[in-house]
Amino acid sequence: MTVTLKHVAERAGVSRSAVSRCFTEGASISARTRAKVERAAAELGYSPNFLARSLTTRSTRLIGLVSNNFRNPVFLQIFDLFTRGLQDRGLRPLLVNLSDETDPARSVQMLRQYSVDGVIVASSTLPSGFARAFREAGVPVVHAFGRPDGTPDVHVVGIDNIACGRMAAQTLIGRGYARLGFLGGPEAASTTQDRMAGFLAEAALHPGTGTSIRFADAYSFDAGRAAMQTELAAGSKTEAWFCGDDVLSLGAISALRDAGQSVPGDVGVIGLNDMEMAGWAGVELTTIHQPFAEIIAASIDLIAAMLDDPARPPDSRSFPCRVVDRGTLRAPA
Amino acid sequence: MTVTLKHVAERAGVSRSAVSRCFTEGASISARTRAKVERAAAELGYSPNFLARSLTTRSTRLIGLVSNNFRNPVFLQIFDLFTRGLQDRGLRPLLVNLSDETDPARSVQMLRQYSVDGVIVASSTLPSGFARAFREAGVPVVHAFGRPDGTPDVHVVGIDNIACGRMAAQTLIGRGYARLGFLGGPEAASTTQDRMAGFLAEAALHPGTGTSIRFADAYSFDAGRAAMQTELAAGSKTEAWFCGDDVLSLGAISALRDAGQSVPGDVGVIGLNDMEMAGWAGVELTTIHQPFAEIIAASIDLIAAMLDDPARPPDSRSFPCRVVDRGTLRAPA
DNA sequence: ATTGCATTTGCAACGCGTTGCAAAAATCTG
DNA sequence: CAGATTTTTGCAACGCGTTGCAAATGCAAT
Repeated sequence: MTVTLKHVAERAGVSRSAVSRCFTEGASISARTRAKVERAAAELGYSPNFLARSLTTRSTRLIGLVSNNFRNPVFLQIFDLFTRGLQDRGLRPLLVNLSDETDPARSVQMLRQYSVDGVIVASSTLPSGFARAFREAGVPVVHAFGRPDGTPDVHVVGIDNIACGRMAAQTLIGRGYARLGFLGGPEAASTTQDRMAGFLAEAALHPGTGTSIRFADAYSFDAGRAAMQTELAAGSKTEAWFCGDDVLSLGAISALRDAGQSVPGDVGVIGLNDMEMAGWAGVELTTIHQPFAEIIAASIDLIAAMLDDPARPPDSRSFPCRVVDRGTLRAPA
Repeated sequence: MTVTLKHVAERAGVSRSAVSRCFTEGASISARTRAKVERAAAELGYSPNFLARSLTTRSTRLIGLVSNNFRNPVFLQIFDLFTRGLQDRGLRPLLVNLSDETDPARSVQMLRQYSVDGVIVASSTLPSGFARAFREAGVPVVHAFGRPDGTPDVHVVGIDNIACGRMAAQTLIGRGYARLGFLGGPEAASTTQDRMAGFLAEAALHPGTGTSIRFADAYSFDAGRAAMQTELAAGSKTEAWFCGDDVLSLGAISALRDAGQSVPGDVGVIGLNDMEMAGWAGVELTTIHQPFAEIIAASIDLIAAMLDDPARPPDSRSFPCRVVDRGTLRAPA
């Protein structure tokens, strides 16, 4: 049997309100009744029902954590950071796997039924319509790993993908590579487009630099490998690749090495993300570090701020990235 | 403003009960009022509040998904399968990260406050006291990746770790290795103990077979690498290792190769789990496949069954594993 | 029409807490 | 000690749905 307020009240010989007030921050209650109540509650093993409470307080402290990326190992780090960060603030993540969902309305409905206080969309590949749909439904939302923008219609936290593209191109050119390639993730994703745009724009500033483009159809090892294999079959002349994700880089490198090319001897590769594995001995991938911890902390800060002020105008935060030099590009000239 | 039952009732010109019945499976309602209600609900964008409903139905369809393993990439696959499987049954995972929690009572309290209908503990390293604590609190629980047992006190789904240990030893001996090693995960975990016990028992049946033991302090690449490095520094003579987890295998292999040993030329390695990465080109780890999909499907089946019959006596299910031969053991003689 | 039965409907109470308000108790003034 | 304040308390209503029950309705058969 579940033990309720009423039971505690009876046992402590006080009213239900007294018990309630004992468990709500900053309510007016005398030390004596508090003691009586706490004693009775302890004896009965009572703890308040958050869901019943939420009916009147209109706050569940439930946060929808929505993602469609359950294949890329970085997302395990991401979930780790999100769950810890939310828990530290007394928030609870309700995890939603949108891997094969295409209709924003359904996820909105689903999360509204559970009265989540807010939603964090954690994905760089979900169309921005998902985050917008939550906002339109009046649910506070922040899009983590989205596309920062001067006039966002939802809170966005992420990186400047155009700048990353430029940074990658600069790095490769700085190492003396002339024929550059971009191996992007799914072509439709805005992040892919931005990275490519920055990459190409920077390359265009340097005369004598050639570029080629490939897209992988997912952020996965196999997709990266397959894309590089078709590139090689087409007689690639590219000297160094910027891959839109570390896991694509690893797939690409495996294809290159299988084809007898040495990395970085014959072909250079720079990734993006700096997933844990990129630093593993034997992997040692040169990559652009995406500051996950900061992005996630900022996302949680924002969602927490919106709990207090749901009308807060949408904000866009962008964190700087940096190159982490390991072993997949040749040394600077 | 949230739109409630009452608003729909007024708009449709019926009682609140009628609206309620319209949204509850199998309630008695005429086609005409149903139409009226559905129309009004659609116009107002109403959807029932699950949490309010749960007060009387005593069912939230919320399932606590509890784990302490957010470093090992297999767990991303595991979360993917769990979230999909639960969603397919209309259940919602409330994710709890127990990485630095040592007190079962706190997680029980936490999940009871949210009135979860059940809890899935997904971990091979959490002490069994966690799962038991839920059961004692009257919360249906299944321990996935736990230690199957003839007389379990909670539902357990997993593999026969002793049999896996034997299988590993048999495989190594079958390949002609004589000096075997076991590189386990955290020593205190029951899974580590069982794998070791099976491994040693099988080895003991084969005269002329020597064994040595090492433990890594976590299921991580670095821990596996570090353990192998100390082993090598101590002048290892072991010809083939059974590692208690693929990610340990990868760490161990990197240490071996750094030390100038070839795998499988000089030293053989067999892992356990068959994580996605084990099959990546260039990784090609020989390993014992743990049937994740089946284990997770069974765990979800069990938790779903307990929703209907919370008193269901604890059951223990064990799934068979098999060796997946890739490139880290020498060919059979 | 009347009777008899099966459906459908609304009322009212309930699930578990919270909270505005007024009464009661405790504390402070002079 | 009376009177004025402040603090604490309980009552009752509320949040959003559900459900047992009795009244109302629909329908078929007489």
